[in-house]
Amino acid sequence: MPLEERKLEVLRAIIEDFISSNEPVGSKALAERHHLGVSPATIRNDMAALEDAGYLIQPHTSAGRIPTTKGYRFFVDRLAQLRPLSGAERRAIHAFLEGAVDLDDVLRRTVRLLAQLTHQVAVVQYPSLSRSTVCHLEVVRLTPARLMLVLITDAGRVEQRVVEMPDEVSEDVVSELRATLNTRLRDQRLAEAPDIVSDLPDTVPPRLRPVVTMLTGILLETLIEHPEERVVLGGTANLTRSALDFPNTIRPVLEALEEQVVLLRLLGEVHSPSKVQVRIGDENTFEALRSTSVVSIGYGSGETALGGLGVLGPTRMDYPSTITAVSAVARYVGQLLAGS
Amino acid sequence: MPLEERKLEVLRAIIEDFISSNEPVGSKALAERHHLGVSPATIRNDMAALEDAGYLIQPHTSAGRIPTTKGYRFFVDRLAQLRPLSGAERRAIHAFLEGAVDLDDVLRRTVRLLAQLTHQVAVVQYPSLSRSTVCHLEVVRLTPARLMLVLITDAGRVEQRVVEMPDEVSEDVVSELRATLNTRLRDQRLAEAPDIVSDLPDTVPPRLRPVVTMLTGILLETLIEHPEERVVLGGTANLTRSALDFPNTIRPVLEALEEQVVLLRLLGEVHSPSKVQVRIGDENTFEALRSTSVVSIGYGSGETALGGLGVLGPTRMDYPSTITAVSAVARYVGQLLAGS
DNA sequence: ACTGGCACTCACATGGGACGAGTGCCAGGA
DNA sequence: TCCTGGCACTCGTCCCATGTGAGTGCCAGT
Repeated sequence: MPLEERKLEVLRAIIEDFISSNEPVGSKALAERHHLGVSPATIRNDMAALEDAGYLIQPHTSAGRIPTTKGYRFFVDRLAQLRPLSGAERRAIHAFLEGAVDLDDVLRRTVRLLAQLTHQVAVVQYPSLSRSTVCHLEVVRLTPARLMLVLITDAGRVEQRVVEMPDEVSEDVVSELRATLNTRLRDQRLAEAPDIVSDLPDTVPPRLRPVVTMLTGILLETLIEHPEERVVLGGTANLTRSALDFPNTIRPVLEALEEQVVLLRLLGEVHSPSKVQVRIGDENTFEALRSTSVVSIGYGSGETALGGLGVLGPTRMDYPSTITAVSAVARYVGQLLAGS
Repeated sequence: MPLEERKLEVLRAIIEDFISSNEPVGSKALAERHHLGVSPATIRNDMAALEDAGYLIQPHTSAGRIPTTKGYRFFVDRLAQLRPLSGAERRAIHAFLEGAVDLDDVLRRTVRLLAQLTHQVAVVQYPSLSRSTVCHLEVVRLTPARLMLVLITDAGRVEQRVVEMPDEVSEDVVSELRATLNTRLRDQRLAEAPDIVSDLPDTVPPRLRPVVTMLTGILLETLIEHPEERVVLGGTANLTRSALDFPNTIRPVLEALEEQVVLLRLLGEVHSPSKVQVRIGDENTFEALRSTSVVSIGYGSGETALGGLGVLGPTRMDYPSTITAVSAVARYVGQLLAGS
């Protein structure tokens, strides 16, 4: 049975009220605060219908209603009207990200910004290595038998690996290595590089072969096959703001947030930079996060996302504002990284 | 008036009991759990004396006593006997730090390890730039007019800065730069480098001068005069473990912990790697941390610390174990960084 | 100097009662 | 057919009185 107009209006009103008050909302209060043009009794009937349809529940008999996951989902998908970004917010975004000096700095500022705009916990993933292209590969001779491989990607990410060599390596060899590696790998996407990299030892002069084999081994193993994905977390203090929402649940949430794996999975399924993804309450994969909602999006220029970012908060978060903020920040970060 | 032997014994017993139970301890319970050889009444007299002397307070008339800051201080300074590290802990430290691949990894593991060993919030500072020596300086030509300066320190810290040049720079110039910078700066401590660096432009061939001036400017400004100190934070979930200790106080503590500045100041006063520093309750500088204790120490090889690390927890933490764990981890990290 | 005894204090748990927000249902009216 | 006012009912929450017990301070006695 389709829900007619007014019922939807009632649902929206309930969700909005509940989000701002965090208390079960009753028919009388609803009739007073929103001019729906009908009496509380009528609203009660609608509420009963909405409850039957699974959009609302009553915590206990003599209380008002609160939205269910299904209710929030419907709200987000069909009822919520995106709130445009205020001028102040726009300015805040610019001001915050303006002065960043390097990638680390950009991401640290981003996470802070997100936390501040949304009053939630914020998560930002480093630009994924595998989806980046090689900008430069540097070979540094720390000592005669110890080389450092420095990989710089187009997104500004810098990874280094120390490689202990069995024999000493001369400075000439290092220069040659540097040249060879760069010619072959520059502008290649790392995801497509494994073939090129594993062929490398066979295509270089024999005297370079042992060294190249070592280096490509490290390259393949730690940067291509098992690239280290990283995330930045911030605004955990905001969890306590909603302490009332998950009384004894802060603990597991904080614990989950300390697990890189969890955070990565949270953002890892994000692919398109164009569409915000909202996972509400028990739609989340992780047990500990069943009492929270996650709003995430990819960032990056073009079609494929370099990484994901998002926020996590109580299911009763202000979805319209949050969605607006998250996507605005993602867009801006995308531009920033493309431009630098 | 000096406190005689038994009173001290009573104080120690009270603190130990309170630490493990988090409840005001009374004379009867104390007499039962510790075989002090005297009756509750006697203990009551001692407790009254200890209260007069400022080591204990009564939360309310009909409750037991709890230690004051002064009480904890006395306990830490005079009564606590350091608990030796258990075999399991020793193994845990080794196992945890064994597989680290780079500095980031070492520090991330360290913070996790500390949090796990002590059940507190852990903080680890990156090896201070100014106290490190230069291991290598790399100049990378990202595009003809954009160079990247990569600084590698002996502690394994790698910092990069992108420098936009007004004119194009040839690959030859870059090689020359690299050689010059390394000859002059390798094995110099950054703290002592400002003179060398600022003199550099005058000591190179004129054609290099503009480029060198740009680079040394960046070097001086962002790496020597205002080096970016960094910290890693972990185990914040442990704050909730002691939720009972600071009921409404988690919020400000979490907020304080999100401030890099606060964390740095927390560890910044640490200089010697040999001596653990304990700041109890209101001995802390920061308002928000008045309800917590901080146990910190420097790490690094030799006399001067490369950085600090420590944990933060409720004032009623288990000081002996915590102190042992913190100093053991610091020692091990120091070795690890020196050896690599 | 220590001990047992005793009166006293006071936080906290328990239970009953009043209160009120909110509901479902029903009969009457547009 | 849909909406409305009225009404009885439910049930969580607040408030208060009371009882209980842990803990204390003091004192007289050994």
